[in-house]
Amino acid sequence: MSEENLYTFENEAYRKTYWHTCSHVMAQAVKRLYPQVKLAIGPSIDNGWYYDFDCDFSFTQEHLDAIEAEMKKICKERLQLVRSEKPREEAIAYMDSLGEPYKVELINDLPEDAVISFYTQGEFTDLCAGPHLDSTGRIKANAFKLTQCCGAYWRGDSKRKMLQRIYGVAFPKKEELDAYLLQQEEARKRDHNKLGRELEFFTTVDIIGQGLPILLPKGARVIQLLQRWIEDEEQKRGYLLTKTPLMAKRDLYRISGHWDHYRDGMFLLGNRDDADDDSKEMYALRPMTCPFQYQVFLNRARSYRDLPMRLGETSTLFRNEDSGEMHGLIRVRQFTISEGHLVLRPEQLEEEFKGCLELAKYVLDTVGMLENCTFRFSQWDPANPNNKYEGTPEQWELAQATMKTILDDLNVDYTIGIDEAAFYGPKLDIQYKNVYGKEDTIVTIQVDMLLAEKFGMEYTDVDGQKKIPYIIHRTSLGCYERTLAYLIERFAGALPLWMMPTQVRILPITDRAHDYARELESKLSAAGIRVESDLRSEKLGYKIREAQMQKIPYMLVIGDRDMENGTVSVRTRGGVDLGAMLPDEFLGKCLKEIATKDRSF
RNA sequence: GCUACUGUGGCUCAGUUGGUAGAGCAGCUGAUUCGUAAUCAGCAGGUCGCCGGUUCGAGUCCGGCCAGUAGCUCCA
Repeated sequence: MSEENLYTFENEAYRKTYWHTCSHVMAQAVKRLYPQVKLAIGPSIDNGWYYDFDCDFSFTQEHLDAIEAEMKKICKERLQLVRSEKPREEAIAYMDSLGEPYKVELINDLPEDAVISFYTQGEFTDLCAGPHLDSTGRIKANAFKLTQCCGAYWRGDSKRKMLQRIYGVAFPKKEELDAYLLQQEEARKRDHNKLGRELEFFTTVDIIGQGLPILLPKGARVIQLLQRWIEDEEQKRGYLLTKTPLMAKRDLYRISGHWDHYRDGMFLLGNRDDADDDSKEMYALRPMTCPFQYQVFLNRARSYRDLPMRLGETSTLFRNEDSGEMHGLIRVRQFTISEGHLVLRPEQLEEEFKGCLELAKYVLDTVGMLENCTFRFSQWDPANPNNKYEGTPEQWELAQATMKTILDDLNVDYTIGIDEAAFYGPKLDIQYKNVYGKEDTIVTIQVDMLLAEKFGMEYTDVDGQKKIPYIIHRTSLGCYERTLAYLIERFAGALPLWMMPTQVRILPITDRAHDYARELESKLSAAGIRVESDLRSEKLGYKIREAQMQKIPYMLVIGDRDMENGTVSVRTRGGVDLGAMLPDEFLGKCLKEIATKDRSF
């Protein structure tokens, strides 16, 4: 970072400092307007800042407008920010005298040797480690905006009080703020939840229920294409396809641990009150495939010669997510994943893990999503208060150490996620961000040294000894619904040719061209192209516009001229006129593009 | 699950202080036979998310439920 860039937004530290000072200005404005409001915390975040308040009313747009106006005043007052320190007792007494119970709690929770610092600007003082800008005058008064307010739990604990959080964002120049807001607006247009419905990939209806999307013909076709491709690709890589039941008796989940660790997340079939009464039969829809697929391994005695056993399944799962969690196709209650379990000898772990990672990367790269993926090494938290994890600390240390070695050997650039592991083992999660920057897992590869033993899985090794295998749980494309959602956002609905439900639309200009259109349609269709004709008596401009809105990759315009010459006039959804081509020439171009899974659009 | 907001024909929206619904686009039927962003005319389509309450009368007020959106929490 050069000297002249130190105090610009290119410098993350400066940017965060700027936003953090904004949060103090906002808190000051709130206290001026509504003195009874209690302050919680107000950090900078990736794109702006927030501050949490405890108040007996709800913030409305009018409140936000008033707060913004007051903030502008504070900026213009050019108040100096002055740092000070106080001993613990004094600091507590001070915040107590200001009537700030949340600040008192924060101070009490600071480590014994912590320096307790405050920042004062005008009449306003806040507990804060800093750093800050030197003056509120540094904040450009017309280049910030309070973007939204919503509820947020005190200290992120759902058992504690819900406070009100106000989010804001600021830039050094008004033009930059406007550009940012415009960019957010553009992102909203790509939102799969809107675009996916407009383009008729999916819909939802009240009467079916929350988190249970209906895949319309177009969405179902895309998923079918992806699924066939994945199943074929896995077969090439030595996977054995299975098809196991969608439900099982509770006893199965007892062995796997799901009954204890995940019962609230399962749909039980039967009276929930009888869930712990073994004299009553109880089934549950499956929230995962693991124990079902293990039965394939358990079908007969196994030897080291059977390993690695790579089992794959296009598996539909049911998870009873909390009602507030559902989101379009990204968080749903029923979904289908490219599930798989690899049963291994311990010495095969690294090689097979590598194979899983290569497959996942290949698949994500092919659909055009890899460049936006990040990798997370999801580890357990020995201090998790909810007794979430199975197994001993020794087993966890071994699994995580082994996995770390593998990841480092494979040069995976990962972040560490504490308390993100599965209850039976650590994971490598491949994360993807939606248009709003919210992250979800798209692919996961998990190392499991626990469940095989629970299920009595064993193999006879070279030395004749019975041994317990390791298991890798993995997906190759993850959840098909979620992938479809991300593809819609990634390509703004204009999916690559090979996965487009309709690849070509023929647009005859006059009725005289209808026969020619039908002829072309059968020809292309016979070659495997998904083609349709628009035989309505509409103006060409209208038909083209409609096809472009539907993101149809190619439009074949045909009129008298083309019929005479035996050509088609090719247009792309991007508005490019490729001119007249012979039908075979066009077909060849299409087939080539499909074969290479060309995604240069 | 929590907080806030939202819910009128397929879509986007109107609907004054409560008096039993309107438009554009899409759709359908004709006409038009057209070369790149919207040809003309006509028709049809809604028990205003659902249930209950207040009222002589509710899309409009109140309550409950359902669904959606943002964020929080959760995501084996």
